[in-house]
Amino acid sequence: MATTTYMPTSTAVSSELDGSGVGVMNIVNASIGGGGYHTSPSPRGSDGEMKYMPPSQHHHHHHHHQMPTSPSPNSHPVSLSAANPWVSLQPGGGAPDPWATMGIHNHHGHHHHPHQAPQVDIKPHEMHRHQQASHGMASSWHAPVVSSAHYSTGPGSPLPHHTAYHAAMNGMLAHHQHQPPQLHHTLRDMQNHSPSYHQSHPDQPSGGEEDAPTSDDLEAFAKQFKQRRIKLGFTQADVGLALGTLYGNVFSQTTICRFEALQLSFKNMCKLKPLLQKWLEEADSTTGSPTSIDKIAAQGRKRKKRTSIEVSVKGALEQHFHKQPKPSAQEITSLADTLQLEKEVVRVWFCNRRQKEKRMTPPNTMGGPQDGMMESQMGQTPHGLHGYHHQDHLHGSPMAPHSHSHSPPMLSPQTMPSHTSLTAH
DNA sequence: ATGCATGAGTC
DNA sequence: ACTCATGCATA
Repeated sequence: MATTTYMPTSTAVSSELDGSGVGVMNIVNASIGGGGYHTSPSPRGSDGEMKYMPPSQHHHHHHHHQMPTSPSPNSHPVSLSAANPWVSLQPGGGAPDPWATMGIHNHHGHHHHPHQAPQVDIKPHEMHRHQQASHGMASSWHAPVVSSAHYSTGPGSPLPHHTAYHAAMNGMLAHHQHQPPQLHHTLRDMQNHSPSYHQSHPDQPSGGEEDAPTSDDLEAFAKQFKQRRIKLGFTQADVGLALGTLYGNVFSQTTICRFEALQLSFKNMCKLKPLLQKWLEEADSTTGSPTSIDKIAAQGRKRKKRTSIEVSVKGALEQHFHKQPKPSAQEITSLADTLQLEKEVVRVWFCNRRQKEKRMTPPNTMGGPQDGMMESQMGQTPHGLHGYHHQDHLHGSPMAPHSHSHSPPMLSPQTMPSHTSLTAH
């Protein structure tokens, strides 16, 4: 059964800084919150009603010091405490939860603690056009909260001692982050449209290919990165935090993990590579220093709890996916009904499934467990990469531009024009 | 390491 | 409503 619950998470927040020693300025630069990035509040706010009240405010806590100076490999118990305030706030009182009201509920008790990382993100272009389609769907939980959390850089800078300072200073705290040369504004373009981002210059800067890495480059880098990271005694989470201190962009363990495993889109890999590369340089140049970790927790917003879909159901979804990767709203509805899942859950499942197909290391499209469908079409190398390099279609493949060794072209399952289908809206 | 989820930006 | 980047919560 699917289990659904919510959890509040907060977006707004107070990011308390450390102040510990370093007078780190906020890295959160202007591009985001610093300046004034305020997104228009509520898209559909015309109704003029608040969706929910933020229960919690901010507490600040300050923290830490840095860890003792000893590089302890793999030691950062940064874990969090376990208390989950959210789960308990169930409706019943008056909050109509679409989710809670479902017949299915969560069966397990869990306790985690919430802390939500500020999602700060680098935005290359400052276009602020927000036109968010107002889909007044079941989004009661996402309240119209503006997420402009600043996160404070960890005081206990990952780079111990003063290294952090200068690193930060020189690096970029001074102003907001810089982006790698080529991957500027056109990040998106390259993936979706013309692959014209090949390197146009005959001569590449010696040293590092920061412009147009090939999938092979990325693969090699990812591998090397992981190896060195481990040698140095850092965890994926450490790296994510360190990036925040260095560049102002914090990343989660998840992202670092996916980078190493090449489970991101080609474009995304390109974007992250320079950052990780820089961190790597910093890290190993820095003689022995453990990173201290600290996290800032934000609280407040509510987040729907992860719905677990039964394996048999997943199998069914997979089958449908093969038939139709982009089901119409109607199909989603009936499918949801059949599988006894919420429509939203099904919709999201398809979105996520499509994303998977686009990763550098695509999933092995498997047939459903229950159905014996065999598709022996994918001639893909198990390890992923090198499976499909070029596919210069209109949009679509995230894969690498060109790499020396080409492998058999493979067809991407979903190369259909945006929406030719009958999306009944 | 991954599954499900959120949100900004687009179409 | 979709795509993409990203992450909390989990297994």
